[in-house]
Amino acid sequence: MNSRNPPERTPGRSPNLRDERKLQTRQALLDAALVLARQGGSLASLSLREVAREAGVVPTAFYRHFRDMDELGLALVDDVCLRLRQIIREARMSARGARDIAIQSSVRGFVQYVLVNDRAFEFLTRERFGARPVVRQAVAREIQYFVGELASDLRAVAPFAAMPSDDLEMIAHLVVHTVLSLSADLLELPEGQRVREHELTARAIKQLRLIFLGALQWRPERGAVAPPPG
Amino acid sequence: MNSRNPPERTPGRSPNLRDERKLQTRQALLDAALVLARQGGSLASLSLREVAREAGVVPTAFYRHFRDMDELGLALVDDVCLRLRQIIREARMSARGARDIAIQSSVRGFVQYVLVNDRAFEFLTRERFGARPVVRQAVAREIQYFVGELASDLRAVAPFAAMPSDDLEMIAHLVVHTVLSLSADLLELPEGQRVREHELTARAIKQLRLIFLGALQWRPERGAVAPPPG
DNA sequence: CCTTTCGGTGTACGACTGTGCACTGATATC
DNA sequence: GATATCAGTGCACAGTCGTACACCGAAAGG
Repeated sequence: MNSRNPPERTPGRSPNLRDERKLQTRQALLDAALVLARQGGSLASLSLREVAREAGVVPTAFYRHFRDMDELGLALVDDVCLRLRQIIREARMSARGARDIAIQSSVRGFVQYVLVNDRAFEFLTRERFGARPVVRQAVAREIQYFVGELASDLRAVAPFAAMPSDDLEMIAHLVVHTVLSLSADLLELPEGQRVREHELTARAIKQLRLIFLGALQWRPERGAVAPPPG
Repeated sequence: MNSRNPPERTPGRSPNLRDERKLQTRQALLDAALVLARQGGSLASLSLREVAREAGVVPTAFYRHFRDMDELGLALVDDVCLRLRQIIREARMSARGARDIAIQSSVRGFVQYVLVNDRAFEFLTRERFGARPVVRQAVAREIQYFVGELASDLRAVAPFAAMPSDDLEMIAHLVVHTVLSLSADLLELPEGQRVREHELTARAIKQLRLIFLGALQWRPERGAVAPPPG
C-alpha cells in the first residue's frame, strides 16, 4: 500500500501499533526535511538520501512514505500550514467582537509567532518562490486561503461592511503581503538582532496604519480601473 | 582578423581579441544559467556541468570565469540588475517634472516590462528567497537601492516634500514590495493568460491608489510607534 | 621571429545520487 | 499457533556530480 496520504485515521480498525510506528518515521522524515531545508537553503537542494539519513532511516525506506521529494514537499506544506491555521483561528476568535483593528498589538503578536516558529516560516517563504512548481502552488493556495479569511473578518468591522468583495479582497491581499514581507525580512536577520527587529516591526506597523488610512478613504465607485488600451 | 573592431570601452588595456572572446563565453555561461534556472526552478538546483553544457563548453572551462556557482550567481544578479537599472533610470527621467504620479500608466508600463523581460524577473523573484545566502543578499541590496531611488523621486512630488525620510522610505518600501508582489504573481501565470493578467494588474493599480490615498492622509507626527513592552 | 600567455579540451577520479531487488523480522490476522 | 503483511534493511547499479591534472593551439608581446 503506497500512502499518498498520512496513514488513515481508523482505516476501519483500531489504531494499529504498526501504523503508529509508521506515522512516527513519517514525521521523522518531515522533521528532517524541515531541518535540512533550513540549513541547506531549500527543498530543491535536498537529496532523498540526506533526508533519510537525517531521519535515521535507510534511503529506500523513504519510498514507504512518499513517492519522491515533491510529494514530501506537499506533505510538508500541509503539515506546516495545519499548525499555522490553528494558531490563526485562535487569534481570530479572540479578536472577534473587537470594534476596531488593533494593528500594533496584532503585528507584535505576529512577530513573536514568526520568531518562535521560524523553521516553519522560513520553509514557507523559501518554497513560496522555490524550484518545485507543485509546492509553490500549494503555498500560494494557503496564502489565498488566509487572504479570504482576513477579508471575511474585515467585513465584520464597521467601515468595511458595505464594501464590494473585490475591493475587500484587494485590501486583504495588500495586508497579507505586507505582513509576509515583514516575516521574510525578520527571518533574514542574523540571530538576536533585537534592534533591527524592532525597526522592521515599527515600519510594518506604520505601513499597515497607512493602508487602513487609505482604506477608510477608499470609495469603491471611484476605484474602477479602465480596461487596458488595445 | 577583425583588427578594426569598434572601440570597446577599454577597461584597462587595448581591446584584446582574446579578451573579447573570453567575454563572449562568459556571457554564454550567464545566459545558459538564466535559461536553465528558469526551466529548472532555481540556481540551487543547477549543476556546474549543466551550465557548461548549455553554454557549449567543457565543464572545466567554467573555472576560467567563475570560482563556483555562487560567484556566477552574484555575476548574474549584477548583470540582470544593470539592465534593469538602465530601464528604470529612463523611466525616472521621462517622469521627472510630472506634477503628479500617473499610477495607472506606470503600472501598465511596468507590467509590459516584466512580461518582456520575464527571464530576468523570474530569476530575481526566485533567488530573492533562494537557497544561496550571498545571492539573496545581493538581490536584497538591489531592491533596497530601488526603494531609495523611489523615495528620492517621491520627495519631488508636492505632498511628500516635507515628509521625514523614515516615513518616505516606509512608503517607498510599501510601493516597491506591492509591485514586486504583482510581478511574482504575473510570472506564475501560465502562458498567455491575458484575462488573469488584467485582473492582477487592476488589483495592483487599486492597491497603489489606496496606498497613495493613505499617504496623503499620513501625519508623520502622529505615526510614532511605541517601543515594545518589556 | 620565437616565447609566453591563457582560454578551452580531454581524461580520470572518488563521492554522491535515485532506485530496483531480494531480504528480514516484528506485528496483525485468521 | 500458523500465516500473511509490510516497514525497514542491505546490496547493487548506472548516472551525475565537482574538480585535479596534463595538454593544445591561437593570440599577444617582445
